[in-house]
Amino acid sequence: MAYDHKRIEDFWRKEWRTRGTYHVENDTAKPKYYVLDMFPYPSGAGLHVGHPLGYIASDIVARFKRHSGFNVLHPMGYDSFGLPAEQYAIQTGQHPAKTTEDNAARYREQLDRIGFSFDWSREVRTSNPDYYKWTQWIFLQLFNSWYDPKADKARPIAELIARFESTGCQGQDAEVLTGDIEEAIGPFTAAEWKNFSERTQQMVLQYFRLAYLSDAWVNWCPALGTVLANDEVKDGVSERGGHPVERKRMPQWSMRITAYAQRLLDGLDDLDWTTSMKEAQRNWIGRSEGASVRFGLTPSPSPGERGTPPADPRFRETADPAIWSKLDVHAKDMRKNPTEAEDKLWEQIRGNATGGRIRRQHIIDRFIVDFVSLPKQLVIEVDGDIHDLQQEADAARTERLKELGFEVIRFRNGEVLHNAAEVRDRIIQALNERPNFAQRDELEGGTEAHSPLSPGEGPGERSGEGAIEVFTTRPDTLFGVTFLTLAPEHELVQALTTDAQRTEVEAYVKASTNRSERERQAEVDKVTGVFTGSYAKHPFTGKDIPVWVGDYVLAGYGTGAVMAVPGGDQRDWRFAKHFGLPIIAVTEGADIGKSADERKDAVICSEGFLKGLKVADAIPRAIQELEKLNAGEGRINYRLRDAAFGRQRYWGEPIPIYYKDDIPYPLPESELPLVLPEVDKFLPTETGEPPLARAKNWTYTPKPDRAHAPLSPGEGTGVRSGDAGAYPLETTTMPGWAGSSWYFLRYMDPHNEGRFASPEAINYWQQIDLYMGGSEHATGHLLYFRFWTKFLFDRGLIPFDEPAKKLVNQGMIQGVSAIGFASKGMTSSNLGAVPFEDQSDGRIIHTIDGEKRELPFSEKPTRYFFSSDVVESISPDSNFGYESDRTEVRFDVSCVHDGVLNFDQLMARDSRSEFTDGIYVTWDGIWHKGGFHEFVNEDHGFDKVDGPEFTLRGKKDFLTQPEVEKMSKSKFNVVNPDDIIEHYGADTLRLYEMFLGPLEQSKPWDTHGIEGTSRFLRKFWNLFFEGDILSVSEEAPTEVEQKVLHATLKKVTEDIGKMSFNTSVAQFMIAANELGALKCHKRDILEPLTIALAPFAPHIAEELWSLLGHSDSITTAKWPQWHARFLEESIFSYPISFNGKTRMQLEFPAELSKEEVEAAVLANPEVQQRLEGKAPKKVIVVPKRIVNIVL
RNA sequence: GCCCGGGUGGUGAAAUGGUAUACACGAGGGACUUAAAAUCCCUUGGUCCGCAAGGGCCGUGCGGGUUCAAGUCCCGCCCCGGGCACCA
Repeated sequence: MAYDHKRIEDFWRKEWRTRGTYHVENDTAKPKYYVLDMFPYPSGAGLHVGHPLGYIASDIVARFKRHSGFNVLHPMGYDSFGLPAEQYAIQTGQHPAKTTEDNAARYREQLDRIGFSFDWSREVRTSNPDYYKWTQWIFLQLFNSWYDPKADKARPIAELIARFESTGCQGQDAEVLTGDIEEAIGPFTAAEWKNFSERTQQMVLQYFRLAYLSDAWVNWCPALGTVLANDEVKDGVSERGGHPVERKRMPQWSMRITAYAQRLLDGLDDLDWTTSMKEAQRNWIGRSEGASVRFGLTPSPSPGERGTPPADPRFRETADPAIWSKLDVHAKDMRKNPTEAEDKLWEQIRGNATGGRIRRQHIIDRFIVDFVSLPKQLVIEVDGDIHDLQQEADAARTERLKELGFEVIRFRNGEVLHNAAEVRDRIIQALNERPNFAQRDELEGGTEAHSPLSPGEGPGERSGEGAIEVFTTRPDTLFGVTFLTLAPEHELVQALTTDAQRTEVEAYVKASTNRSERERQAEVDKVTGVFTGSYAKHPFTGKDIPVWVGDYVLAGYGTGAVMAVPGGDQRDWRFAKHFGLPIIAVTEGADIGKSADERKDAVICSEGFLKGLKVADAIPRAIQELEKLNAGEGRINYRLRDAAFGRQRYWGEPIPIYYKDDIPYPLPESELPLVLPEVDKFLPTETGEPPLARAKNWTYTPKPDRAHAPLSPGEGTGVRSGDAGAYPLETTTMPGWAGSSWYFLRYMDPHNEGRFASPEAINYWQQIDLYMGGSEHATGHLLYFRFWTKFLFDRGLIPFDEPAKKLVNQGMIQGVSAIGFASKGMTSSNLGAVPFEDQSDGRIIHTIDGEKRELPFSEKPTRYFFSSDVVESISPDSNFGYESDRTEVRFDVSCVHDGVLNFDQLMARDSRSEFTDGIYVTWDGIWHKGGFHEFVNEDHGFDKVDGPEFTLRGKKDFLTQPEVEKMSKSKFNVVNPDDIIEHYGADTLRLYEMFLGPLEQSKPWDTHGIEGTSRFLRKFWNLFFEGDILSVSEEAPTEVEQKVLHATLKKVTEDIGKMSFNTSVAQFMIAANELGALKCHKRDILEPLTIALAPFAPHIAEELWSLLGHSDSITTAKWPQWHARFLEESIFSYPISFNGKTRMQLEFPAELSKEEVEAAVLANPEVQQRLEGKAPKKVIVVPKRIVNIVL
């Protein structure tokens, strides 16, 4: 009987499903094994042959473990929240839930066809409310936790509050990793804590929560209308779509992953992950050891710096809480659309121009004032014409403001427009006349007024008072410091700038903040900077050190300031060289005229206590001295930043937070899941708010009577009545990585309604034993995954703090694109759109005869593929003129065979319009106008050329060039597994994907090679048949047959352990070839071999198993053991080498000793002949391996 | 620049310091067949000598080294892929 893959695979797919063959129970006496694949985002393009590679490998392991007596959890699901479905929704209006549903169904169909042993009853989808209820729940746990640095773990926020209530916060608890409580509010006693308003208390707590709201610098992507996490940005553009990204400061939900930096680093040591994976994580975390050093400030040259007695945080609560949020929307709006006069004045008084900070459109009580200095309690109003009509109202307003202690000064529109500078001076004068009502006006670092609940997290906020604090990894080079450099965003820049330097500094700061990340990166080689005019004191020498501003210093790392050691740091050296600053040698033997000496094994040559010490010894010594002087201390810095958690998008988990008086409060657990509301459009609102702001009644009304009642059916909807006590809900949603940060736990107990997973299930399944997925998740998913796991561990919710013991990254299967070339200046995307007339450089075609001919365009040709530039460079000998500027056009690879395009197939498959009408030029320089098919097809092609006559010559085939690159729909190089399965069967596909090469390696897909594995399966099948008749004999196997079997079992068993599947498949082929040659049809050989093959090719194995007379599934069969006794050789054929070069083979009994072999070899006449009578210098015999004779 | 991988036939690739190129594709030749498909068999790293049987030399990116023996270990380069990157 012929091997009929279709019949067999269809049958067993159905059979497995009806029998529930792959259903997994939680409670068994068997040992567990957890094999997990990174779940896919179900994209509209479906699977290509690259996707299943890892799934096949993990499926083999899962099946192998099952045969080996383990209870194996091998689930699959969908990471179903994400941008593409939302983008599609924006374009078409189709709800992302529908798109996701359709795509997932298609994925399921494709996955099923490949024969995976997934237990689909455990499927999870991150966009399913039953699932994201628990994502939200975990968010609430994070919100309600803080990181205790002493216990080095997360604890409930309630414990922190209790601590504040009993002992306050005197600084020792304040070692939080982002935002420094000392800076924000200073130490407070228990009594003070109790006196704080709720708002202040909540603000303080934001500094500690693991999920927190703050004003933060974010990666804002205008094209996507959302913020992105650091790992979602590559080279200054968004990883998805490649849109530009800018730095922007805005209120933002973040995850305090930095609290876990050290543990994320330490945890790597015990994991069985590849070194490159671990290194990528280590790089990302970026720990560096060094010191923080404080350079004292000489008295401030600017009126901006004042004394800093403790702040009264309540001072900032200037708005009437009841209507704050409503007013804030207006205030924001007004800030965005200022009047001309307001704008003009703002230019004059913004920043530190008046010597203190002015806020605009700030809310005081029930009013939005134009400008205000809070410390001086001075309101500045600019009256437009409209004010004339409402003087009465203004009077009342002024009255009320005066009651609150504010002075109001008014200017007329005209005054400002006419002479803004004068108005500014009058404001400065008025300010100087006012006493300082609050000494500290900075509780947040933004330049706009906003919610008082925005703890600052800006550069430099950790700087000590009256000092510039820097971080350095080389405190040993302190004596080489010749200047300090501040990032342009550093908060002290304004204060330190002297009047003489002000214009220059402000221009510089403005210019560098306006530059996008991308521009900055592009101009990395440019040295720019400006002197502030101020000096700081060197902690050791007491010398004055000039303070500069330079954008080579990053605001976000360390303190946003560096001590520049041009003798020891190349960047500082370049800066010094450029601005003519002194360069002092810090190390012996340095040639500082040419470059800085960055050697870490050098000896310090600076005069003083470090002289003569090696770098390694000088570093601790310098730190010691700094500590003595209280001018610094040892410090560890991490590159890792807190992760932006809010997304201004629709298709994500709603963040379960509501706002009362602008304070974020967690929704009670009983309100979960907070279901995504319906919206009319999936776009931001006209005022720029996220799509959820479009939802009707997106508010929450607490129901005190039912606060503790269990969730009843129908509840938990986000749509709530808009009654008076309704509070607005958070409108940003969670990022894509939220749902994928804990999904492995849900598979353990996917239908649990009362908990994310039962403790029993978690205790049984524990960690992932084998995690399979792409290496591109090294710094994103895998870091967050580990972070959440550690957090859940800290809070006692799970008994382990790493999710995956072993991680294997499958390589990428690349596509082979078929490429043709179009003219310079055109891209494949605009190719179809450019009218020919507009392409001035496309008009002339140069033929290989060297003639130039003008193309006729009486018939308005619109498109072309090969134009003058390409053709011009073609000569008969040149390789088609590759080097010229060109634009690549990719043809659907399924229409290309051996590089030759089959146009009939192309016409049938590819509807791109440029194929129907255009101008085409071949490799040989022959051009043609008309439909692509007319051109390419020999049968009715070239004859149809009209216009000036051209000689036809050379190849008539339309040749393409192959190029190996990422397999993707947009490159037209996708190979669909469905087509392969249709033709060859799923088992062949599985075997072939494994046979391609080592799992972790990237390799191009080449469908040709599949014949080999297809042939193998037919050979294997035929071992069970003689002609058309099933023929399996019960005869006892011979020694040779046993040897083939056991060698195969040994190799395959060992190779699965090593994840070396390509060599396993090769071994199966060897076995089939040898048994075929032996005409072996014996059950004792074929049955164990079938079990061994089952993980790789489950359908055919199951079929043969049933043909062998078994009624239960082969998945229940015990893995066959190999026995060494069948592999023992009685005769070993020794390779005999002379001076390491093999020259002959000699057979000896395997049990012969070293000496016996040596004697026998030397006695051999052929050997004697080679020795030519001379005695060998040395004879090395490695029993059962080799003999080497040294002459 | 720093940190990880990797470089072996025409191609995908094998090889605990021990016969380099297993297995497969492709190519060439042959058998079966009216023919085709399918199947099976042989050859297939380069080069030189030989009518042939057979034999010599060279070969795992380049140059050194360790060793009886190196694709494998060590040192120094070159190239390719990936990660990080004015991170102080």
